[in-house]
Amino acid sequence: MNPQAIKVACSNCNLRELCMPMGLTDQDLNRLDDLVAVRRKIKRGTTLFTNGEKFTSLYAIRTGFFKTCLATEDGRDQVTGFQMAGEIIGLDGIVNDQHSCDAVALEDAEVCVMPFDRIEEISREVTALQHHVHKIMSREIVREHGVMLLLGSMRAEERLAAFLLNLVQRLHARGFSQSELILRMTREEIGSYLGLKLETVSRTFSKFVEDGTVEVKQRHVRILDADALQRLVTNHNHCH
Amino acid sequence: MNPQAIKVACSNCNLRELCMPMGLTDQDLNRLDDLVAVRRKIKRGTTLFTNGEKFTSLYAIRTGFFKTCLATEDGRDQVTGFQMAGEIIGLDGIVNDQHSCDAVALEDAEVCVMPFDRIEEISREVTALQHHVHKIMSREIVREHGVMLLLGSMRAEERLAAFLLNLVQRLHARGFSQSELILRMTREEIGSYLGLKLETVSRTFSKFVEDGTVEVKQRHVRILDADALQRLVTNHNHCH
DNA sequence: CCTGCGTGTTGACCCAAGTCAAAGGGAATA
DNA sequence: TATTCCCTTTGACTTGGGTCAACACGCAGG
Repeated sequence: MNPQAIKVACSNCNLRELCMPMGLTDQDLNRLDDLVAVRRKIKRGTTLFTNGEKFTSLYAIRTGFFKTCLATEDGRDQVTGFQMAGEIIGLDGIVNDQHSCDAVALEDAEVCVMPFDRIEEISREVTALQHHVHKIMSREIVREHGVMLLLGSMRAEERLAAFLLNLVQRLHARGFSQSELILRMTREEIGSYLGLKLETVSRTFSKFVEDGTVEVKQRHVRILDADALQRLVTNHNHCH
Repeated sequence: MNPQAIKVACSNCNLRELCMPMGLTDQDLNRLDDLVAVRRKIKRGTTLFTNGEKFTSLYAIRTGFFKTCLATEDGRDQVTGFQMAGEIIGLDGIVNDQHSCDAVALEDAEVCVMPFDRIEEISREVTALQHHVHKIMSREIVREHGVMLLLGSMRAEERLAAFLLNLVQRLHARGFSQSELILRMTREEIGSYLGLKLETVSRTFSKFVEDGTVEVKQRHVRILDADALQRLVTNHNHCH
């Protein structure tokens, strides 16, 4: 829509260690700077790409927060993931040369546009990039395995606990607090991701507050007892 | 465990169009024959690889049927997929250099072992293979999106209908019947994949039989009204 | 300042699927 | 042929989360 012609090098990007391979020679780093064609700003509530749109590029998130979601004609709707700075989105588009889900910015965002043919081209020359791309895709597959486990076998409390721990862990890796976070998504979006209705998400938050496990004020969440959440996820204390 | 030293060429494998890129030059085809190191036979009930095992290779299924599943110490267990001839397994291992799930043969099987470093090496030279690998990984990501939709938003009947249609469609692509199939997995394994208990799977089968939608005798299933199943999946007839 | 709307919370009720239990059926083994 | 072990089916009962409805909160716009 509105690609900004800001050409900036990956080689001195502060997110490099999150979205680029490590331990490269200077020469390889220069090659990698050709990866990002442009940057693009995405306003909150608008889409980076939508289901059916032609696939051309992967996107590295520089700032902001996205959800990806699958919406079918018959009204089903599933949030398949939430993505934050340093993460790569668009992998779903490779197989059929068109995107199969929507990527919606949940806050104003900026992404690095990496044309996929250029990724493939440079991958052939820079082994580290080739392997990195494979790892990123494999990581996404493994992440989704985890979501399947969550959706297939966890109860509401366990799901929300796993969700909060995952979010806070990723935020912490980006230098934010281990215990405080601001949710960028609504209860309904959380519910869609976790296979729950928004009322259940709300009730479960309230239950955590009662138990003294978390503090919740609006979208601001403070985790008081991370161990308790972890126990919910792992202990599988199925009452018997 | 028991790698058989049978060296056979992909170039004249009858599954080539299922697991290899198409439209290659003869020269490229010869390169591809170096991909498969050996074949390996897997007895029913045994594993091709297990969680935690070092990752070395991807596997192309020549014959047989697999499930992949995630088992956590605390007793959770999730079947993440069922794989048949021509499909590739092992992608989960790339990211951390070790497998993160178990692959179990549900019937005697044979796989082509493709060392991943060799895949990466040849990918650098054969563009078609490079792109093919990317597509396979992307396809797996998209498939898992579909499973998330299923687990997150469908009711039991809808899940089982989607499952049966998916299975029969894949079998049909391999030259089998559009309407008849033999389930290689137990009701419990189906349930684990679909996020249901085995009793619910059984009851739902019985309901389909009552409705005249399918015939079920043991693990032999005949689909009498594929449209009815399709309607269940797409219509989302949420009673209101 | 009020108003309206999107978002979030809470309560009451209901139902789809889980749980527990018992019995039936096939296939492999002795 | 009998025995055993799974796997599967079915019934009776329970329950976690969905549904529907009312209300509260906070922010944006008039």
